[in-house]
Amino acid sequence: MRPVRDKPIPLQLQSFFGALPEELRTIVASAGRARDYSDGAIVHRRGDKGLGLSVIEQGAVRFSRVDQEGSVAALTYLQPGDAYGEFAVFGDMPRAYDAEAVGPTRIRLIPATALEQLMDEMPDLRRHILQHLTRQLFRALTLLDDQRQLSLDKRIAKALTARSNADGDSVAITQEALAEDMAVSRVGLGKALNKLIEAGLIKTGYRRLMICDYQGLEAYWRG
Amino acid sequence: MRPVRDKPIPLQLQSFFGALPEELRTIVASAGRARDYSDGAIVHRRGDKGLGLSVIEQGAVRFSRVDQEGSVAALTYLQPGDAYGEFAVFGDMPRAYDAEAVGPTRIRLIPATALEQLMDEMPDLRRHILQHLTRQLFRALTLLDDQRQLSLDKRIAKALTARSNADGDSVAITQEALAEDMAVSRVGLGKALNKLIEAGLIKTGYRRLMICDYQGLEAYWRG
DNA sequence: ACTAAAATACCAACAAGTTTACATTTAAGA
DNA sequence: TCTTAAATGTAAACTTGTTGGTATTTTAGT
Repeated sequence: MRPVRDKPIPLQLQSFFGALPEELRTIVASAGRARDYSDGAIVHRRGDKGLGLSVIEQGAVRFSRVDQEGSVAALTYLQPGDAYGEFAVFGDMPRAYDAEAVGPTRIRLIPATALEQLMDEMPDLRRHILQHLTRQLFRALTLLDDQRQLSLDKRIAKALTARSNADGDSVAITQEALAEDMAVSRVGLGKALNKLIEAGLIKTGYRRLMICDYQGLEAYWRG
Repeated sequence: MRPVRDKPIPLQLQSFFGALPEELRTIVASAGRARDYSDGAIVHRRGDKGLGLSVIEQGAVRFSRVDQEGSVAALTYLQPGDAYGEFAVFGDMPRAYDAEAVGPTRIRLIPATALEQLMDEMPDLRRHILQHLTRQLFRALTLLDDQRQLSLDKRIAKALTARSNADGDSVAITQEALAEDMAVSRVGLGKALNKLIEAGLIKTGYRRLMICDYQGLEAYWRG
């Protein structure tokens, strides 16, 4: 049941839950209670008060929002292992999207109060969460700044350095997917890639991009 | 000593410290120790390990970064009451900018360990910090998404609704400052403002923008 | 080896913002 | 009231990225 990603939902972030070390994750999960939803059941609606952190154990959850005209504006799917609800739990904010079960779905809900208590008892958990949130914030602010200051070709150079390592010489991704990730058109991406090719920094392949000069790529977007 | 803002530093954020309720702020501050710097003294350098949260009590601190060619790339000033260093403390990240004292300056440093301990003892403090970070993250992600999806005139409409309230009918800001805030050119801002004017939503004045139709403005960027 | 679907390449017309440049308006202060 | 610096308005040329369309390449599956 791989998600048909009609249109990416904004506000993508890596869940702190997934970033927890194994043992902490188990402890946190065991503080919650699982609940089953049948196919198409409403998990929550936009505007609902968030009750806790939700971890998907089986099935999938479809997130969406409806715009003025009544059509679905944005959606994404989350799958087993994914978690959501950090804004609701830590920020005390209402749900930002409608959520609906896709297929028979089991979701474990860790109530905000239970999470609070765990954090009282486990300084390590607190540290992890705080560190993760902070780094996400840093990342988001950096992305925002790049979006404002850097031309597309530089942003792509940066994204490519982030997706590869100094010796790993190729990134396995389609141009289509990369373009969507960076919220630009495929054509625009192509043009930018050409600049990088002309500069001798990369080469394009089928479903992959070869990095010829990692150092050069880094220098390219810094310059 | 009002800052000469040569060029805004990226990564602007509201400090969680300033957002704390008065009594918590006093407690946190008293956990630190003040240190004086003479004019021009180096407070820290980019790459240094962050030691804690810094609160400026007197004077000012100039933040900057040096680019390849050796010229100063970006800078901003922080003043008494401002605090910085949350990324260093919570994210365990190195300093991102060079910092230099401007005039005789007193900075109170709350060590990371002391902050940790306070958070152990005061659930309220923890909650505040967590909530603030989470909301900043939400805000940053929203801004990023807007930057990617919304045209300039819509972003401006949104910014104006954020800067005014439903009845408050005017925003006191120069177009120059607003343009810098939104990282666009003044000309570009002017064009976008004209669209809003033609739509009958706002009017321009000297050093201010008059909101004629708050609801309409909101509908404008949502549509 | 052949075919079809997926992915890539490329072109032209267009839209959105930037830069540079200059004219005009506004308000603060002598 | 007059002067002047700051702020605003606007125009033309340019850059960057988008949209829509078409052609070519690549690979998986028969």
